Amino acid sequence: MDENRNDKESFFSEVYTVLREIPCGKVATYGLIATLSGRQQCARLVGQALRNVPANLSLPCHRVVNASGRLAPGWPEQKSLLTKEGVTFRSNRYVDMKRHLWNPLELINS
DNA sequence: AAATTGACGGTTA
DNA sequence: GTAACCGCCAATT
Repeated sequence: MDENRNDKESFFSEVYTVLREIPCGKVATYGLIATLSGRQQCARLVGQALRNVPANLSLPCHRVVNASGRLAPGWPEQKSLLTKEGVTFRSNRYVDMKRHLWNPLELINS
C-alpha cells in the first residue's frame, strides 16, 4: 500500500490548514507550523510546501516567517503585505516577533 | 543511486 | 543582536 505517500499529502494539507488559522496581523514560524502539522523537524518541508503553493489559493503564506523574524527571500512584496495588516518590523527586514508571533494557545482559549 | 539544494531551527561564537 | 556551523528531512538534479 502507498500509505507513506498519503502521510506526505496529509502533512501538506495540515500545513495549509494551519495557515488559514493564522489571525490577521500575526505571523507564524516554519517550525511552529511544522510542529502543529505533526513534524516538528520538518520546518524546511513547510517552506517547500509554501513555495509550491499557487497564489490562487488565497493562503496567507505572507504570514509565515522564519524563527528570526526574517521574511522569505526573493519575495520583497511580503513586507508590504504584512505592513498592510498592521505588522511592524524591528529593522528593515525583521518582523517584531515579540508583538506579532502567533500563539496557537489563544486558539484553544477562544 | 549519490550528491546537492532549500521560503529552516537551535546552539555556539 | 548578528553571524557561522551543524543537524533534519524531503525534493531535485
